[in-house]
Amino acid sequence: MKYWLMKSEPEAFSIDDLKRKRTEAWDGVRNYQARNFMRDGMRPGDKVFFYHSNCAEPGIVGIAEVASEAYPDSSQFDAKSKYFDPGSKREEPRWMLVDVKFVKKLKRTITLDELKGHDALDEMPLLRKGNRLSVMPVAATEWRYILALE
DNA sequence: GCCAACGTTGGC
DNA sequence: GCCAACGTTGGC
Repeated sequence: MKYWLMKSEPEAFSIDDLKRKRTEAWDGVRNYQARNFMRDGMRPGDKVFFYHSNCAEPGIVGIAEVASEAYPDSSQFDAKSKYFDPGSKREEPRWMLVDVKFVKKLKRTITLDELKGHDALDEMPLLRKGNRLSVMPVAATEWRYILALE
């Protein structure tokens, strides 16, 4: 089993939204590296840190689980969607997604600020300067380390 | 194939 | 709202 971190702006889709909906198709990823992680790396049952970005208190707020294999993101074909990609063809979809299932909320937010203070987490892409990946792998050691902070 | 312009992300 | 970082686009 692998571990991941996925970012979401809580104003757009928060951990509480996921809790309410149970499962969500993770649409709108339009970055090739992030897509490749979903398409090639993720398997059902993998665990995911749910991260709130671009908000008052950025940080890890909960745990989710990959709930499907990757499949085409239908929003890329929807001309009315903000995720519409006129360059993508149905017979050769450019953007893929996975379903993500709610597991639990953390008792507290493990903030970005707090994570930055741990040398053991230096290698996380999340903490690397200038990195804006919205889907990234988390090492098993990092996963356990962060869980122990809760 | 280079690279300037532009758009987006996301912390602050 | 600002702006640094960085990916993408498009003219040449």
